[in-house]
Amino acid sequence: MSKRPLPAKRMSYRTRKHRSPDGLPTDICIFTINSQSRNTKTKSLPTKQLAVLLIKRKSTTFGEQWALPGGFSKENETLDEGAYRELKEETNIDRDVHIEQLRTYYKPGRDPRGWIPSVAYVSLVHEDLLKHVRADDDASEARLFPIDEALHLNLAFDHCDILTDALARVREKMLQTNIAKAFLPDEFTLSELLQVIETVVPAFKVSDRGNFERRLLSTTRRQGILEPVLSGDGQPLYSTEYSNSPAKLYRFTDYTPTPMIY
Amino acid sequence: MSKRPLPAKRMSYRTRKHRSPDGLPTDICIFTINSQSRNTKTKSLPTKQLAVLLIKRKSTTFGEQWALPGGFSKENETLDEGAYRELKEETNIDRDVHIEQLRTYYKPGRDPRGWIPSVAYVSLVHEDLLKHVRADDDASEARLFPIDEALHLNLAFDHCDILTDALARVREKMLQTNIAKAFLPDEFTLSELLQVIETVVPAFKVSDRGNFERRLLSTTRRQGILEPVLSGDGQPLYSTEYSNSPAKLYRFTDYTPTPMIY
DNA sequence: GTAATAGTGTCTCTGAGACAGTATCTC
DNA sequence: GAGATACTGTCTCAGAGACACTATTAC
Repeated sequence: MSKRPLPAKRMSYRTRKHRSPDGLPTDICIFTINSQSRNTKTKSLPTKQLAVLLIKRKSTTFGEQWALPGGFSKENETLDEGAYRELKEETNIDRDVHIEQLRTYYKPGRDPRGWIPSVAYVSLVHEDLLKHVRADDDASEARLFPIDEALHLNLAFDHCDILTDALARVREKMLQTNIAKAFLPDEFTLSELLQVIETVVPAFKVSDRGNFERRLLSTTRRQGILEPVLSGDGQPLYSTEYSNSPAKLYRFTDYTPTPMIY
Repeated sequence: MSKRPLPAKRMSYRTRKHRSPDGLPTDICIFTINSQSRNTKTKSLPTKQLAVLLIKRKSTTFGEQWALPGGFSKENETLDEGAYRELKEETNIDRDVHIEQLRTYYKPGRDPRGWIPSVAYVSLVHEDLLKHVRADDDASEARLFPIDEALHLNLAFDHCDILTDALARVREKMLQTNIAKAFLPDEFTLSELLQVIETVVPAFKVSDRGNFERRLLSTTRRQGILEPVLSGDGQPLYSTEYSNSPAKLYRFTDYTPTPMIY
């Protein structure tokens, strides 16, 4: 502990002669799932890939390196509003998407321009809303990278750390909450759901699709996470989008159990 | 979206004429568990209470109101270091305790002194390390409040929101991770563990103590969360601190399963 | 014996997972 | 019939929870 008494931490702001941060940007990890339809003889599920949106920096600092999208927050907006504004500016999305604060990053020197912490956000966006961002356009400003590729890029600032943490957060919440809905249409089949989970969390392996189904639907503990989509006369609705055999459609309810270790 | 082109968000810091934050304090929700031994005829478990440390502000802003401890972070330290420094200054604790970032709060006007976001932290501290903070000393600067009482105080700033979020975080992690260890000695009995969980999460109710025990020890899914404490010759150690009937001592291992809803 | 905690025994019903089988529909 | 997905049947063993019971030890 310091020898001299510290400048009292409850001293009024106006009398402080402290230096204060040079800005408080929000940086956003925008995740999406990229579907690629396979060329099969009959209808089939597309292959999916978890991807993240990066932009190419054009400034002198970290010029030409890829970085997370983001920008400085403003005094007259909340941090969430700032992040959402940046998300919109970067993607042109103009409706509600999943966005949550991850945490704030600062260590001395993380930004060569000065004392600039970063409030990191995580956003999950359905691929339909990012159609205009081409995954393979190398000349563009913004691009979707498969997550493994992104992690091996030499990202600007400490964005590699942020991305790593963000991915861990998404994987955790994918198994513990119903955020899978961010990557799914309102109504989906169990195979689609399973595929999304497996795409985001490769470690999640289900040996038997049928058992997954039973577990989700016939376990009292999980009762009510999903509900079948019914037509007007109470009959379940089916989809034949990805298979010739009609598959029941489900949707998420508002109910999410809290899973626990004890 | 604004009509005029925004000042390019990747414009170099030195050329920006933006206003920047007036400081970036860390505020810490320091939780502990307060034990009070009951006056019973034989040895018994103490009653426990979840409590949070608050300090009485003495500045002009929010003078005399209770608030979360905290203080301005500095340019040459990480946010975690700043929070830990404040924790130490406030409590005189000088060893590792559980501390984690919650999230950062800002909305216009949250601090009358200016543009001052707050990086909130959550810390869990064993009561033995807070012995010098008396829970019932009304004249003191710092005081422990039972959590329900604290939530009904008119706290300074948006500290009530922060505390609410912090409590939710602690409750969630209490069930999903082994943070209970922060409130327990290294070696503890199953009754102590159960009591800590029930104290932090009142909704967690176990009808039958014996079933709790079996679940924790004889379920393959939970195998390895706890391990019995063994003496030199491989015999389990027992405690008679809270009961005449010796109770087996356990400790947490490093293993924590990821609970999931699917 | 009493008080307070620590545990065991046993029973029932749910459920997880393995494996095999059938169904649907298009080409 | 091939191909891809969508289920259903059945068996086994683990496990959650209810309830009742015994054990330990200081007083």
